[in-house]
Amino acid sequence: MTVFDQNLADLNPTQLEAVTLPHQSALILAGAGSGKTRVLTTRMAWLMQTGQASPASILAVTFTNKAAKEMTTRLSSLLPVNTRHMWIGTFHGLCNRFLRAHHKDANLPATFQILDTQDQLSAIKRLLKGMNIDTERFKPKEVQYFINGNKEEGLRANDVIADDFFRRKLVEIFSAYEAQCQREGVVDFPELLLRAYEVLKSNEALRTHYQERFTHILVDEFQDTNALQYAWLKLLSSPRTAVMAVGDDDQSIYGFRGARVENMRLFEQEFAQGHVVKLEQNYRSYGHILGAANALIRENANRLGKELWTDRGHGEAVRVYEADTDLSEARFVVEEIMAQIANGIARSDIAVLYRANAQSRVIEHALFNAGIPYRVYGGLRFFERAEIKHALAYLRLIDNPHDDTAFMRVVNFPTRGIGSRTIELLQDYARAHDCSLFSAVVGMSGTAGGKLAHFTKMIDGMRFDTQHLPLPELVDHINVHSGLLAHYKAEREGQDRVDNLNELVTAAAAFTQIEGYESDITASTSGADASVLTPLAGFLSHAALEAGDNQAQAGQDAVQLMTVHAAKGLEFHTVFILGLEEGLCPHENSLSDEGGVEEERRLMYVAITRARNKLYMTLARSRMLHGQTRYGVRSRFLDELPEEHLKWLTPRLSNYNGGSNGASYDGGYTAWEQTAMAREQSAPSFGSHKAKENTTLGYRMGQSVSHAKFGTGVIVKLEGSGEDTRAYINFGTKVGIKCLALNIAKLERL
DNA sequence: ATTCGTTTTTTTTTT
DNA sequence: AAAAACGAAT
Repeated sequence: MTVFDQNLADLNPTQLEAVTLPHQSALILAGAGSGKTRVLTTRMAWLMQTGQASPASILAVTFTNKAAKEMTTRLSSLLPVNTRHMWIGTFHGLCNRFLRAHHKDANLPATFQILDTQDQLSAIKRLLKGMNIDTERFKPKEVQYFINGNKEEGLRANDVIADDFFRRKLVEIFSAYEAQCQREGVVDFPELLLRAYEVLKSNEALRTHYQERFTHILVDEFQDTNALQYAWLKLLSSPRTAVMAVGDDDQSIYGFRGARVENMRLFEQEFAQGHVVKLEQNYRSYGHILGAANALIRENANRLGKELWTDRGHGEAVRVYEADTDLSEARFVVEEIMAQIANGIARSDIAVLYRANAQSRVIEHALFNAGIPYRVYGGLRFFERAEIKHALAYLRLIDNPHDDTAFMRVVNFPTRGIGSRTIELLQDYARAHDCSLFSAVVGMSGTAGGKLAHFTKMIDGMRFDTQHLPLPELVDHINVHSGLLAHYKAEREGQDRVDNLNELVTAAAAFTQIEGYESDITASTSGADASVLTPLAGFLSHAALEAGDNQAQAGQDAVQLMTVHAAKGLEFHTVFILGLEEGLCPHENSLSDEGGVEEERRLMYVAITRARNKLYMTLARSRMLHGQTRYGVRSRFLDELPEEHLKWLTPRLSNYNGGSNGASYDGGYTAWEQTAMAREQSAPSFGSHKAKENTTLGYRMGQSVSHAKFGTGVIVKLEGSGEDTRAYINFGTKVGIKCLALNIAKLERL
């Protein structure tokens, strides 16, 4: 019996049904932990094993590089197939591949560069300056949001309806931005998809070629697709294509970047036509964990309907811990982690999850002091570091001198006497002649012109000197000859940056090893203009699209720290979810979005369902946030979890809605838990204080106040006394009730 | 032109 | 708290 046969035999009946569906489109509603990836990979293996499909006729698309890698690995473990020639990747990665192969049809230079979010923002800032636009009225971030939002709906500037002055101006900026990108030969993230979509739409020969080639399309995490991705899939499939979409509406957490859960219903009608398979058996979590997750997600309206079950037994109740401060929250987590490690749980099987990247600092500090190895995902990633972006900018200029974003980044870094006035003149000349900054240099005179010419000569010289060098040596050459290495070596705190620059050479070498799809582009697209992608161009798009897992030492057994978003698709023996406070979870910025709270609830659902055996949820009554102490109220999501699944390690204090305050002690605490509880209880807990009259800094119940950010509200409850007085203030339906420290919060009495 | 010090703003999540 | 933007001095 082969590995594949064994795998097939181990599937449950519903999974088997999904894997062996006949040649038709279908929607697989796959709950958390129901074996979604397994179904997907086994389906691909099954198609090939039974001769229904060849590796080249399968297109498998995911959202994250991690998921794509996972799929590839698992597929190769099932079947001896060369996955390098298969189209498995992210939407962005595959579109990049497509555009590289058909850059002429897409009206792009062979060496087009990809702008990441940062690059795009600086390109927009530059554009707004050039157009003399008031960046107070048109904030670069908002312009970026506008442009990307429209592109994700498949709209170009002239497709957008503008009925007032403000929107007309935005459209005008959008249009100028498109022209700028085109002139510079750069594309942003949504552009990759939109451009690929447009090429397929307008070029019938190409469309037919791919429609006939891909007889099977498989889409992972379908609930995260946006309108453009949906349209792209529709274009790529003919009536004879079998499209299998796997998704879970309850795990849709990317609404902020245009994801549309409705696509699932739409897909069911337009593609699947009723062929729906529901995977509802959860193989991951114990009953209490799953029970909590199910109860929470039931609070959401508008679900496709699905209830997970497990036969793994109840397991342990979810532990809830309310700490005094974020520091004591971190201390508790670290102590429990130490206990878990002592119990023989692998460090890499323990995860600490939080809502925002900024929350990682405190916990990192505590882990570091305890000497526990950890690994942080997200945050500032390798390819996003300033020194790396500088080096990449030089590389980009070598590949494409007309990339103005790259030009601006390094024309005066390290400093070479080219200041803002010189740049301004250069930009004026470039605009007047409708050319790139690089080309505009010839039009500059005087000393400034000489300095600029020196810079462009240096770039040209580097290109000439490196034309026959292998990629890693090329990178090293640039590090040296750009002056970057020397610059950082001279800096007192520059050693880390020097190390990173050298690390970039290593990354280039590693990339050279794994890279190897160019040959496939050439082979797969007969008739099309198959250009040879240079290793450098390949490396640069790799840098933009993958941004690199920020820490290289992946091999070490370390505790995993990440945001809930980053944790999707992963599972761990033990999971800690931090910061269960209103304002953080749900995040205060989400409250004003339509459906924002429901998305936050799904986020919490994703977090809970990451845990296999043990789950902790913690909150801190006070927390350093944005440089000041903020007092939080227990998250509504905690109150939505049934008591039967929870075990409170600290007394459950009453909250503003007067919810149940009965602490549930069911005995059987571990020694760790007992010391932790004793510590929390010995600390003065403000819930036990009685507010004394006249010592509340002059505030009283029912008083109306105004806050710079939250607007006007009314005090509904006062706690503590003197300098420590805190007030619960109702700021209305949009903001809700906030707990603020009266000596810190800048309130105005009304 | 560059550097240094001060002020202001910003902080959700990601390809 | 940290980064970015701004402004004054060199």
